[in-house]
Amino acid sequence: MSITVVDVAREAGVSRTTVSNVFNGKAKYSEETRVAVLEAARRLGYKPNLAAKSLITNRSNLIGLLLPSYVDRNTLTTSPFYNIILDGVYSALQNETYYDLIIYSVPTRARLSQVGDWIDSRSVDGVLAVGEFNPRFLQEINAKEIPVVLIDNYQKNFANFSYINSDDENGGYLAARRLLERGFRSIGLCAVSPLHTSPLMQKRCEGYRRAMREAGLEEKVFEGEGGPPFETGCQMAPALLERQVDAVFCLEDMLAVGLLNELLRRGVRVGQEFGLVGFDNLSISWQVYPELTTINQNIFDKGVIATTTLLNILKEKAMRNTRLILPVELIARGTA
Amino acid sequence: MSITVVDVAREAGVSRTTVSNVFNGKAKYSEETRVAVLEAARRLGYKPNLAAKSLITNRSNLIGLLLPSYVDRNTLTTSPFYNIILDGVYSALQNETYYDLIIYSVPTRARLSQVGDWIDSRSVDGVLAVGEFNPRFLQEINAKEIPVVLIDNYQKNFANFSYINSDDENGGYLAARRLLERGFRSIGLCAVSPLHTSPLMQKRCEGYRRAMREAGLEEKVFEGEGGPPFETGCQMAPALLERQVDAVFCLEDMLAVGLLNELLRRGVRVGQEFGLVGFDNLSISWQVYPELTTINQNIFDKGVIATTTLLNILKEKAMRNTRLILPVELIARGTA
DNA sequence: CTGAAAGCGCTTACAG
DNA sequence: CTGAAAGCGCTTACAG
Repeated sequence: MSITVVDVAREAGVSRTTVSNVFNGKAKYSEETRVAVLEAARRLGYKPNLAAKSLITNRSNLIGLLLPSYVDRNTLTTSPFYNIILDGVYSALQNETYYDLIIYSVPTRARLSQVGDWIDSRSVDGVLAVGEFNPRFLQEINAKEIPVVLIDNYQKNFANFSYINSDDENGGYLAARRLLERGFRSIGLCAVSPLHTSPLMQKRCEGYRRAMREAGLEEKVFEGEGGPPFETGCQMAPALLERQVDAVFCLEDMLAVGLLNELLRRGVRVGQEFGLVGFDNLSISWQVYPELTTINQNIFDKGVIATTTLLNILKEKAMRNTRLILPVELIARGTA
Repeated sequence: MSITVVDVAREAGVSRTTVSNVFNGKAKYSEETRVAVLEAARRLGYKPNLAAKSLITNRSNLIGLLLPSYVDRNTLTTSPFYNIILDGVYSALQNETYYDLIIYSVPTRARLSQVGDWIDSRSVDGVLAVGEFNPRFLQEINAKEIPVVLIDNYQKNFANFSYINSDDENGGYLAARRLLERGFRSIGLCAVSPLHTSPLMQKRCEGYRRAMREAGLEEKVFEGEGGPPFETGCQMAPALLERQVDAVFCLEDMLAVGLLNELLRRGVRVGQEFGLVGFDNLSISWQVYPELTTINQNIFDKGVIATTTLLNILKEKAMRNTRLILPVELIARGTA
């Protein structure tokens, strides 16, 4: 029914081996052979069957993307972060031949145990993962011997993993410095609880602490009820005002936007009498008014770099187990 | 090297046919056979090779997702809309066995011509697509004879396609009605140019027109420079104020948020002296302050419904070529 | 540079 | 309910 390598071989007057070689750029063949094969393939409308190819090569040209296991649903809706990563991933993939595609799975806790089987069943060539995961799970994935690139993961080192992070500590430092330079002295830090389970958030927190220590000022860490960051930010406003805090570094933009919303509602002149700095430079940070001062990390680039790193490892043009830390910068806007 | 159906058959003391039957719930076999096979498979750590299965069945258990061709990059970053759809798609897919996965491709104009080959090469079982596409392209996809579910597409009918839309016309009507009820009389409509190429935006526009006609008021349609909707919204503010418009229905939330930002910057008291209604009920619509009155469409549900529709067609539990129109509703908040 | 042969891991009639 | 056989479309040594 469908056109196979045999049909193309017959049409081009060569063997199927030659057709295969031409399509895979293997071995050597004359230029005329190459043209004849490609022409025959075009005439017949031949499209290589990737399942057959995969069966024999044991490679799928499929990259798996894993989003964090602590999110049970609506991963993409909750925060724009993952979407930007995803855009970066696709952007990098566009440069590849159309053979290279991505499979992407949102492993809820329940599905996490199936990821290993999924990798095996689909012969996934490599994995991209964002965030923190259960160490036992990572151990299991590492044992598959396929390359893995982890974004924003601060956990223990695994031989088959490569790591890409932002300079979160420095980001926290820059945020606090900005508030200090603007003359604020009672500077709080806002985080979504629990802070201690997120190494990434702790890094940002450490940067804040370093700046406060240098300035000889008291650290004031506020953890809001775990939940969607926007809502948490809204809820934290009263406690901050009560405690006479006059500036806040929020560990993520959505938290800052929630806080901003509630402060405005209460008539606080944010930017003048109250300083606010976020983290991430999400588009919402410059779409609200007043616009949010924040720490920029290039999320899109993170997705691009993670993907090209993985692709290069798969092509054996790069080593596994590297670590890359991307710079961050302060974006000064209206709120501080 | 890897564990195959033969190994399981040997371990369980049955034929490979039986193993295959058990794994696919085919034919009949005794309960003890079933248990023996499953036990043997578990002991050996057997995982079916999907490529081999695909080769013989000519099905991949892969669903393709197509995002609109008019976006050349950053599809997901530009608007949260697609992310929410994606979340809905995954949510629906979670209920399936782990065999069912999704491949998803962002076809830029250049890559659009390769989608057909991609479907063939990967033996994609069915396709989900969002938005408008080139008719020739749709014709080509329709010819593949695989089921396709289209979200937000108002084009010509194809036999293998099913359609899911929101009641956009009614949404436009409800938006304009709200502004009329709030006492506004000089009510404009804001769209990103070009409006005439988007049947969906035209529907929303028609609803607005109907309401204005009923009220005996003049229609004022403003098309802002094509570009990111937020920026377009910002740019449109001066022209609106100059033309004495005192209320606006924006065809999409991001456009309304941009306009809101610029109006606040200019000191306009939005919600009192100026009415504003958006469309989509994106999360940003309630995260800005004042919060945006808007038309809710259940984007998440759209993704869920599209996916279950496709899955049901694939399982032959539903017909192709149906049309579903989902209701919309007004969400009254601070801006109107 | 080319061709004949084997085999990847699975499912599907078919005969028992 | 079970087993032996054929075959899906491809790649990979191997011999020429």
